[in-house]
Parts: sequence; structure tokens; C-alpha cells
Amino acid sequence: MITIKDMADMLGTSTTTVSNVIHGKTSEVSQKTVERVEKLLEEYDYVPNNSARTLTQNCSKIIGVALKSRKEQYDNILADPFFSELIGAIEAEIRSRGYYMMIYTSNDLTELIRNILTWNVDGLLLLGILHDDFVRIKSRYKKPVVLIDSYAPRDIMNYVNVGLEDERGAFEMTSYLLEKGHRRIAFLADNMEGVDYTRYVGHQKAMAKYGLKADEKDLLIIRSGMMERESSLEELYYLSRNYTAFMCCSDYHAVVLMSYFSDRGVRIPEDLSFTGFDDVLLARIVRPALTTVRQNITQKGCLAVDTLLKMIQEEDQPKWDVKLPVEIVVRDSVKTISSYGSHEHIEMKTE
Amino acid sequence: MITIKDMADMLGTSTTTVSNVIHGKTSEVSQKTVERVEKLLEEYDYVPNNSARTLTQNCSKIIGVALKSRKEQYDNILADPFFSELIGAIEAEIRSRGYYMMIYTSNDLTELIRNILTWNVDGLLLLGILHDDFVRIKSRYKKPVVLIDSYAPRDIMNYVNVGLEDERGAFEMTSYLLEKGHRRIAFLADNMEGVDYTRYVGHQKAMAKYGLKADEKDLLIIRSGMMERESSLEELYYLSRNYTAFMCCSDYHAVVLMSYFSDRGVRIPEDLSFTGFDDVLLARIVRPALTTVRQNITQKGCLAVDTLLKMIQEEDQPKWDVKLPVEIVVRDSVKTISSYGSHEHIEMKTE
DNA sequence: TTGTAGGCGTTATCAA
DNA sequence: TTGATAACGCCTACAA
Repeated sequence: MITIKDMADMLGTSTTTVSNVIHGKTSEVSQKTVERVEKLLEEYDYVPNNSARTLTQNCSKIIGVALKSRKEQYDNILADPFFSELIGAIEAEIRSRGYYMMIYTSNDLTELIRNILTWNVDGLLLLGILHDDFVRIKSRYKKPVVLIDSYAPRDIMNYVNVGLEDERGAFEMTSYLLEKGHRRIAFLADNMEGVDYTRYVGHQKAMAKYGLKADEKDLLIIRSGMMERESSLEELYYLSRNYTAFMCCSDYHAVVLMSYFSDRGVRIPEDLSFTGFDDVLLARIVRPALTTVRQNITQKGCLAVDTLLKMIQEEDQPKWDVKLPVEIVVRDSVKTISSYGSHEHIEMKTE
Repeated sequence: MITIKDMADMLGTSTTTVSNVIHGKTSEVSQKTVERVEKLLEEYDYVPNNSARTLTQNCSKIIGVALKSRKEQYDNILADPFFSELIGAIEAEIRSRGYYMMIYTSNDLTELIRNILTWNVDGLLLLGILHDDFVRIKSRYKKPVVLIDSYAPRDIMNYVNVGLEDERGAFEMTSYLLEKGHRRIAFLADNMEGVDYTRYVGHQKAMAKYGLKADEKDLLIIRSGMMERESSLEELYYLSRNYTAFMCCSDYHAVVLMSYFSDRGVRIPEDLSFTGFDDVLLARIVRPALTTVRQNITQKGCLAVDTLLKMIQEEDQPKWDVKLPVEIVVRDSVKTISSYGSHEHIEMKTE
């Protein structure tokens, strides 16, 4: 690894001159010197030491990306295609903009904060973080932060969020199910805060539009590890008798349940309809293909990075809250129920 | 951000003393001073500046992780569940060992090398890299490197590789298909080098064992973007008439094709059998569930990180080549063919 | 047009 | 037991 000083010595010039050439401050250097320096630069393929640069400039060119899973615990959050697609998009965008990405999937907030500070990251992208955590981070970290899919009380703290029309997405999906004649709809969520809560609100509103009330007992919370535990799946299977449709807050859940249920003899969508959220690769591949709420994951990742870089470069004040559009994608996992009153599904199960 | 110097000033002591306390070199410091320093450390929640540390120690605690996709180009390599699961496992292991991960998915090798050098990463994890690229990296980067799933000529260069029993996996899968009565088997690969080539060798050997020869025309190479292009899928669909089984080098390909084919009226496995490789989540979720060659992706990631850290810490010389075991997982995507001669599938299609 | 010198935060050597 | 001091590689204000 050749350094600026090495080259300066070789050329019999000062480090300043070499540094100036490197940074294109060529107006202050004679043409001849420029050429000599550039020749060396090429010859030795000079690469700057970023630690040294960071130290003097107090800017690291690192973007920190922190994920907390929607579930309480995840053994491997990247196994969820929503997150892996999003991270993939973010990484590509960060790189193409000349920055570096450092990623943390830990749920340990203290460790996360230490990482951010120790590397002096220039900006932070926070996925699925809750309000309290955000406040704690903000109290220690003063550089730009962009949230993705966060719902914090706006009045308490200024923040920039790249989100989704979660409420509208759920509203339209539930409306669609209701149009198709479904009345006994289970709503599956990971928790009752942030994204999932907002989607539930949309669900409730659609129900209300039809003069129905979303009952709390129809709200099924998928706790950590449930999707991997046979007993939990079994329980959901028994509960499924009460419904004609499962409306899920993520494609992943929908698809896992569809598999399990169909192995148990449930015909989809004849016996039970399914809808998802996100329109992940999985949703397109599975059969019956999943009717779901599409979001453009790549766009979301790129927009978040773009917004963060704008803040870092102080180009302009970004919008504090963006809600990316959603779109219902009708595929084959929802049945049309002709007569509203008959709970065909239930009768079949309780034969 | 409080610095060591700040604290030294506040205490009226030298930076050396503070630094010593931080590093637990407490034998050289009086008990009283230790306590005073530790109090400040807590109070201001001191976090070291890693750029400064890297500069003096010439070790960054960063592990670089570079992926080149098995395909020529990928818009988002993390959309492939094999890679996202692997990266997830690697990230968790690196973090739990007190290191930091920097990831690059670029296919631009020059840029990759610059990144490695500019951050002075302590070690490098290379996924799916080919021999020439490895040589180029080695010529510039002198610290430890661990390869994952690489096949380089051993005689040319020393290297450490964490790999898989690729040949045996393919051998056993083909043997299984042969046992089940299949004779007209298409072999689907991304390319004919490294992993896929080795699997093809296994396939050939199994065929040979049955006195059959793997014909070149039965080797279907999935070029970049083919899985997303309707016309390519259509072409594969037409080709499928010639076979009773598709043996795929990745679950991802198998599953995408199964979807497409079944939409075109192909019954799986009645008309066409499928096998995959990797045993990714997808393989378990899809119906019919995919018969595949399982590898333990998490174990692979952890072992690679562990090996690399051993090399960095010079604990001992790791084995230069590890081949993790594989296991055939029989599920529902392969049909048993009773009479070998009858090409039921073909006759149905050409009715 | 070029060079000098100080500083970024940390660590390590060596002297007190 | 503690403290100067130099060094890591780079940048920049200022001087020549």
C-alpha cells in the first residue's frame, strides 16, 4: 500500500502537491507536476486510506443500515424475502453513489449505537424501528437518519420516513375480500404497532364501510417462532374453521400457512382464501399464486438511500414523510363466494 | 463524542493512563486512578474512534464479504434465497465475534479491490469467485482470504475453501432419479465452471454407472435473465417434452420452472419430475414440495467466518479445503416410473 | 506554484 | 505508577 508521503518522496515534492492532484485541484499545480504525479498514481495504483481520511474529514462515507425484525426474534432476518430484497436494493444504491454500507441486524440497541458511533457513520437507515428506540438513537447520534416503515408520533420528534400506504393497502384488500363475498375474515399480524397496526386500521375501516365490526378475536398475532412450530400451525389450522379468508400482513406468513394447510387437506382457495402483503417473489411462485398488496421494494430502498444522501449533502430538505403507493394484485388465492350467508368452508370442516 | 484526550484533561492525567484503563492494563495503574477513569468512561459513555484505532493498529476489525453471482448478472443477488440465507448467517457470526462486516455485491473487480484496500479490511470472504479473479485479488491483497464454493486449480495457488460435496450430491441425486426409473434427464445449470461443473461431473458418473452417457444436448444452461424472460421459459417448456425429469442446480430455478410449467398444464411430478439443490426455504414451501440436495447453509457461513478468524488470529493453520456434507431430501416432486421404456410424458404432450 | 506544519484520535515506546 | 512524545496517513490553512 503506497501512501501519499511515499509518492511525494519519490517525486521530490511535497505531500500537498500530490494530495492536490489526487483531488483534482489541478489549477494550483503546474501541468508538468500533474503529469508526473498522475503517472505515479497509475503506476502504483494508489488507494487512499479511508481511516486516515475519515479522521481528518470527520466523514466516513459509511451508511449504517440497521434492521430490527418485525418479529421479536429472528434467527436470520435475511431469510425473510422482504428484507433481503430491500437490503439488496439498498446496498446497490449506496454503492453506486460512492458510499459504503455497514449492516447490523442485532436487536441489541446499545451495541447498535456503539457501532454507529465507533465508525462515525455519515448517515443511518433504520428499518422497522419503534419510537422509543428511535428516540434513544437520536439522543446519541446527531447525523441524518432516515426511517423505513416507521410510525412514530409526529409531534414528539422530527423525523424523515419512507413508508407505504399501509392503511390504504389493507383497506383495499379487505374491501376486495368483502366484495368477493367474504365476511368471516381473520387478520394475521406480527404485532399491534407500527406497520401492522396501521394495516389493521385500514382493515377495520373497510369492515365498517360494510357495516361490520372487526372483532378482536379475529385478530391473530403471529408471535416469534410460531411459523416454525408445528403446534402453533396446528392451532391456526383449527382456528381456520371459523373463517373463509386469512388476510396476512406478509406474503411470507401467507405462503407458509398455505403450504401447511393444504397438506392438512384444506383446499385453497375453495375452502379458505388467502391474501398477503408485499408481493415478494414467493407470492408469484407459489400455487395458487397469491393475491396480495404489491409494493415496489426496490423503489423503497432507493428512495430511502436517496433521501438520506440528500440530507447528508444538505442539498435540500426532503419531505418528512413519504408514503409509497400500493396496488392490489389479484391472482388465484381468493375465492368468490356467491351467497353471503352460507359458510361452506365451516360446514365442510365440521362434517 | 468524547475522546481520550478530553477525559485525560478533565482528570488532569495523561492519555496513556486513560488508554491503559480502557484496555484493562490495570496492573500498571493505581487503583484510585482506575476508579476515577472508569467513572468518567461510564458517565460519558465513551466510544472509541475506530478510524483512529485502525490507523495505529493497522487492523480494522472489518471483514469484507464479496459476492459475485452464479449468474452473469443479477439485478439483486440477495433475491436468491441461497445467498440471502448465507449472508444472514455470515453477518450474525461476524458480529457475534466482535468484527464488522462490509459487503460488496459488485461484479466490478477493480472497484472491489479498491474497497478492500481503502478500508484495510482484516480478512476477506469470497463467494462464488472464479480462479482468475481470485489470482487478481491475491496479487493486491495480502491478508487472509477464505473462499466459499470455489473451485480453483489447487496447484496454481494456495487457498482455503469452504465448499460442499457437490459431486457426491449430484451423483446421489441422479442415482436416485435413475432408481426411480428416469432415463431422460435434463441437467440445468448456470454455467459450466466451478460448482455447477462439479455437479455435472457427479451427474455424469451416476449416468455412467447405469451404462448411460450424459448427452451434451441434455445440458441446459440457464443464462442470465432467462428465468425472467417469458420466451426463454417457453423454450424450456418445449424442450421439456423430451424429458421425464429436470435436475436443477438450484432450488430457485427448479421452483420457478415448476410454477411456469404447471401453469402450462404440466402436472408435477406426474408429467415431469423436478429436483433441486440447496434446500432453501422455498423448496419446503412450494407444492409439490421439492425433492432436493440439502446443504446446511448456516453451518457453511459460520464455518467460513470461523476459519477466516482463525487465520487472522493466527491460531492455527486451517484445513485448506473443507467439503461440507450433503443429504438427499426426498419430498414430492419426483415420480416413480414403473416401466422404463415408456415415455408417458412425451406421448401425452404430442397427442 | 509549491512547501511547511499542525491536527484528527488512538496506541506504543521509553523515560521519569 | 505515570507522562511525554512520536507515529499511523491524510488534509488544509497558511507561508514562501
